[in-house]
Amino acid sequence: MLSKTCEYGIRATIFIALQSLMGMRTSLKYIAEEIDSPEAFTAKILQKLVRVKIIESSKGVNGGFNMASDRIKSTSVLDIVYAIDGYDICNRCVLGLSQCSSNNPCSVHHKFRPVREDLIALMNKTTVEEMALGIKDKLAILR
Amino acid sequence: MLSKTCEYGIRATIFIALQSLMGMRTSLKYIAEEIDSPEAFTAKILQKLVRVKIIESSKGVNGGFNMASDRIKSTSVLDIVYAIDGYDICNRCVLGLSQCSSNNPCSVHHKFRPVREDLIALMNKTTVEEMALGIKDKLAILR
DNA sequence: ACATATTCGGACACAAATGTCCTATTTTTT
DNA sequence: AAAAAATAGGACATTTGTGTCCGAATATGT
Repeated sequence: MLSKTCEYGIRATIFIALQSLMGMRTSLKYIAEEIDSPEAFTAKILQKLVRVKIIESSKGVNGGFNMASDRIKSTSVLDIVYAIDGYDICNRCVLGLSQCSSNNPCSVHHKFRPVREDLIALMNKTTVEEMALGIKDKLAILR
Repeated sequence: MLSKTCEYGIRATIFIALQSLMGMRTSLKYIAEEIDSPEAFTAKILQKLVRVKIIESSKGVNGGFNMASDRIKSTSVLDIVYAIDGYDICNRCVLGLSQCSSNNPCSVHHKFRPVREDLIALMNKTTVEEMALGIKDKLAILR
């Protein structure tokens, strides 16, 4: 459903949020270990999330990544997906027809629209906070 | 949502079904033109669909592809997707967690299950016949 | 000031998906 | 029998997604 890049991005964000909730800043190295992702690749993904200000970074000794508490509350899965994969995911025709749209729908357009919309809505209302709190007890589950 | 390979496969199948409903067998060349897909690549995809007997092929002069009417009625989008991309699509965790399952769900597992199941159900009950009849008037829409 | 620890960012490397080419095989027509 | 028209299938090529490496920039502690 989502690209690996997105999956890493979401998992990393959840982990950073968890650490931030405990008042801690987290290094890339630690993040990659905990979410079981390739370190350098994860770095690229986190850069993107920093640019759109979903997370914050600081360089140097004791640097790392953290997430402001208002961002933890307000950021949705969809925000992360958009930041990483772009906005196109949702607009693609099921049959890959270039002409297909609401005006000029393919033969299954209307049937698939509700499912698609449900998915978008779900991603839009699922926040980082919710995901983080959902696993607060058992930290080691992000891998 | 679906791979390009699947999209080509579905569109080709719909076109073959349309032709078969009119009692005609269709050549690869014509199919690729009509659905706007790369010819040689489409050939590979059709081979897969022939192997699982969704469509039939015959070689030689006046050869080509056709679809039996019972297949047109009984084949679903899901059948085509399974034949081309395999059975794994549906079982992957949204967060890409290797451990995630019904027994040991991730923090969003239960939230996303209904949407996922709706999508599978929808693909399962959408038949080739339905898709073909949906565009019977305006043939040139499969591109 | 210097050494160290960290992110940033460009260039490169590998893998998987997508696409192409060429020959073999089969069937029909002449 | 030979030529032509079509699919079958292996090998190769290109593009995109995923992943690595290394030096630059920046912040902290000594």
